[in-house]
Amino acid sequence: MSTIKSEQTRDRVLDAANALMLDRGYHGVGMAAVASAAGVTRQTLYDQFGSKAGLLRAMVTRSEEVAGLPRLLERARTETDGLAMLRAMLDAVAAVEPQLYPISRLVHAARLEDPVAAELWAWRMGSRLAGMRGVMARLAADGLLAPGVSVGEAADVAWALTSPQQYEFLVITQGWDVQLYRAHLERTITARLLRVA
Amino acid sequence: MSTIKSEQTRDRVLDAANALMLDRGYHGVGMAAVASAAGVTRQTLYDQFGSKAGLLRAMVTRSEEVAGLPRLLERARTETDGLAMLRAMLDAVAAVEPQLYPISRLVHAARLEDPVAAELWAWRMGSRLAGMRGVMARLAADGLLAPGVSVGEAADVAWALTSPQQYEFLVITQGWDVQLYRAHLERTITARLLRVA
DNA sequence: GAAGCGCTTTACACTCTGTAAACTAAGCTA
DNA sequence: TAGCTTAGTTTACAGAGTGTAAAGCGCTTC
Repeated sequence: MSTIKSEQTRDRVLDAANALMLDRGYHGVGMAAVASAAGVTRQTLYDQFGSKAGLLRAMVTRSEEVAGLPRLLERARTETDGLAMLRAMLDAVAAVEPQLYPISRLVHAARLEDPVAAELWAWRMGSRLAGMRGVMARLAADGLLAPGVSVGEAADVAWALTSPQQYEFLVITQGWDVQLYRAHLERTITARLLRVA
Repeated sequence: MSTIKSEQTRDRVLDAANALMLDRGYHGVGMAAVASAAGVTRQTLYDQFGSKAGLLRAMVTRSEEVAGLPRLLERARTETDGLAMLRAMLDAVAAVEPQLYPISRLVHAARLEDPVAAELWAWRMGSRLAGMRGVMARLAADGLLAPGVSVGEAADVAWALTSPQQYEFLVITQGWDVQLYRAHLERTITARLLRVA
């Protein structure tokens, strides 16, 4: 039962942490810096989040809610056609990645040191893989997978292709437009995994 | 002019740091832990490497020497045929990635906090991109690029596909065999970027 | 034998995470 | 109105980590 005031504080802290860690990374920002940027004491952070890892966990869950990822994935799952499912999945990735990528990159980097980050990463990527597997199974049922390509292989390939890192390489580092990135995903998956009509 | 003894110490330190950071990541291992694992004092590390980032830089350069990456890339560059160049490049990636990946992942993670790591990462990935661009330019000259695919786009795509992260996703996380990974790279690049014969 | 080198010992300054205890101010409830 | 709970503050402490400094010790080399 959190009051209105505590939720405001929570949001201010999460915003401050997001802004600071965007520039300097997870280990590059101390709890004191976050606290002072949020206009709050360091102890308040420990009272609210328990630890720095707890703060990271709160950042992740909030960013996923804001991006609306569950809703978009649900929409993809309810498509009837395999191809439509794939396209809805790629639309979801392209729509959500710009918002999710900054924190996704934090978690990926911190996962080597922090068990909480490792767990967050494994969970997020695992559910993505499961979603992609569902799409590929449907495509296989529709007879659209290229000969010699199993559902498992197709899921692995498409999952790796739609990872935040590919987004980083093409959109962030190389400056691709998100629409071009979206088209590239469909083109690559089609050419590599699907039966040409 | 370093003596035999100092080089032995250097190697012992680098081995110890590699082993420890493989498990616990860059920020998860202190200089004291590295020193004691190498049977050496913490001060020796600062005398030899200047800082923790200096130690990381030494780890990177040694691992590249050991893997023989420059030699393999040179071999790829001296191929006459565009397709042979591409295959040599992919051979090099598949041969070298298993050794290079552990430290590559350290650098990638630490790059957000540490400017030295950021510089190492930018340099390594930049030279890979340049190499890939050379291959794609040759393929374009041979008339082998698919219609509508520019050299720049092809280089970006192939570069992102051959990144350490794709290796991590498929070989480390999903347990693919390296040979399968190698074949997947060629198949994907062929299907996505090359003109079908 | 003197100089230089590799390394050790000890010590210090600073930063960061995490814990603890006591206090204040506000709101809710009996 | 009195009392309890909640959010947040202040201050303090323990432990670990990075980086710097200075003095000393043993071995090789000229």
